[in-house]
Amino acid sequence: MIHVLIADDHTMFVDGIDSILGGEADFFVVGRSHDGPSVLQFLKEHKVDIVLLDINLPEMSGIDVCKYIHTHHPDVKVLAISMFNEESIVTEILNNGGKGYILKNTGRAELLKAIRTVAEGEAYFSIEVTETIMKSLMNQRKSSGASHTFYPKLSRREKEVLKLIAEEYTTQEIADSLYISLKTVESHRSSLLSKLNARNSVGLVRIAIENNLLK
Amino acid sequence: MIHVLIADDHTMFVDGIDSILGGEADFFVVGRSHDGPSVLQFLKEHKVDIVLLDINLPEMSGIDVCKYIHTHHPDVKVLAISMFNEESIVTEILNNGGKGYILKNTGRAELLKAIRTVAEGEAYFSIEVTETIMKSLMNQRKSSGASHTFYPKLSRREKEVLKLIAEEYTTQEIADSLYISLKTVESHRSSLLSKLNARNSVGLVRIAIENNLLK
DNA sequence: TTAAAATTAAGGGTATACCCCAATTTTATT
DNA sequence: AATAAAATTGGGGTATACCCTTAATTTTAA
Repeated sequence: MIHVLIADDHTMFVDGIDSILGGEADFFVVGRSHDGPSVLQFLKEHKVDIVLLDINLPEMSGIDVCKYIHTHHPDVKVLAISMFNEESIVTEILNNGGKGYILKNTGRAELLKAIRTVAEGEAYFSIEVTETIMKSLMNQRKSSGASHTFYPKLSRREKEVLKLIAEEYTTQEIADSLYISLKTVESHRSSLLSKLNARNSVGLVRIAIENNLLK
Repeated sequence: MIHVLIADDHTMFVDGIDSILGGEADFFVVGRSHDGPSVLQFLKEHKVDIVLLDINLPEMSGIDVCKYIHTHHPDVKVLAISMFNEESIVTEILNNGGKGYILKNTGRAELLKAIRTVAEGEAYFSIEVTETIMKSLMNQRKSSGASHTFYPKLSRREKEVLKLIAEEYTTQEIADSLYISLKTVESHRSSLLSKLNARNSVGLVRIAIENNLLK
């Protein structure tokens, strides 16, 4: 028996979900909340397996609610429900412990599947959401990586120096921290500039970040 | 009737898929390829709806095959099959027109579902793959954005200067391109350093990239 | 084992990034 | 309209990043 809490400020929507879940033998809707604080209050007093959380709640953003649940009730799973298929929101939810994300136009069958999947501890994302995420991922790569610009391999020392440059250290500080001469560091930087085809340290770091050369 | 081409150099694996699909009424395995070039050749001569494409093909990488199919046979869907659940590979496939990505340990039921989903024109990613993608997305955000470090707003001029700094221009070049004095540019950089809490231009650009301040 | 690449470091010089300070103009707020 | 705050514009000085050259020693690969 999966204990479900529905959190949404639109009563009609809550009723809809309630009636859908009511027809299923393995679900039990233990409560309904219409704002953030009452969700937190409810969780303190009742056993809940999964929260169907609307992201656009009044009083307190769904993301904050999600964060609170994740830290104070780590066993409670959050399935986020939203009208917006936006990558930034999905990312926020994921960053704050959300286990799934579906849209409000999701049909009965998919809703049930999503809840069951998340209740079992797996992640669930509706097809539209997955596509959005994938697209944003693609664009990120396209704009940055530019489909693999190949750079000569960096040596161990060069990578070390590059990392420290990226962390805003001066040449002297890098020299001190690596126990080598200032001139040696400059020598490494010089070869980095030529290998990565950069004009200055800024370019070095930009290329390093875009091509994941750091770490 | 979905016309399927299986492309994998491991005969046992092809046989396995073949036998799974053979039991389904709506599938018809029209061909089997064991390397990249023969896939391309086959597509020229036969009608194929979906290619089950192993990423680790000999002769020609699965990614190149995928790219070729996408440009020369845009109607043919590619469902990538791989042993590796790696974000970089998934991204490559997506960037080259792949419609889905599943792992080789996928069971019969999921395989069928994946093929049917992709054949209908939708994307399909197995749960493990989806999780990998999401995790990498989360880590990207965590390492960079650090869940919203708030910086004071940058003025129009500051943004312009910041962009040009990030593009590796020298102060003099920036001054020339904005028709202002070198000293003015340095003044803007100085306020950028203080607003973004950076020690030098490298920090400026790192923060700018991580917080999407450019563009 | 021999050549190639990496690491170390020097001298000597130029360009420029960064520092502190200040005037004028624009923008926002009462 | 008045006044404060923020933005834009600069000057002078110092530190440092970057350039070119040379070269010894160590590590790595063929």
